[in-house]
Amino acid sequence: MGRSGRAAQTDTARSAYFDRVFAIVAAIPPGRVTTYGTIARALGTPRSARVVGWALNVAPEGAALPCHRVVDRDGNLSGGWHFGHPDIMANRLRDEDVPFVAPYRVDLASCLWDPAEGLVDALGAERERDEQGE
DNA sequence: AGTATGACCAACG
DNA sequence: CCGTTGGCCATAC
Repeated sequence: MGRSGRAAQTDTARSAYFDRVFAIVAAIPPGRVTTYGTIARALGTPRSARVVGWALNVAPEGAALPCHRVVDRDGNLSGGWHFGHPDIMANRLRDEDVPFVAPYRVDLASCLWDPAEGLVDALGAERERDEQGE
């Protein structure tokens, strides 16, 4: 099979870290947003917020990842230009009824979604049972 | 194997 | 309040 040569390594390997980033982004519910730092924290690497942004940078166009639901710590559409124009990203979020506090800034207080919470729901109450033990 | 980068974050002035 | 600086971590060349 003619793999795409040098692209095969980066396109297929894609370090598990990036893969986990994509998994979390794909799990962001409509109408909600999360931040790069929050995703990084959910992965156990709170200092790797920049790497999370990089993951989206190399995210394949074919992947239906709602990368428009990822904003920076202040709710600003820092990656807006990646969609061609920040307005495109903003329109997508508005289409999901995401509240804005500024033309290119969402209201995190209302729509911030913590991946950890979503994962807790996915993993089941097993973790909750552990916390009850405390 | 080392250097440069980046859709970040926090600290400073 | 706003611009600037540094650190951070994983990837790309």
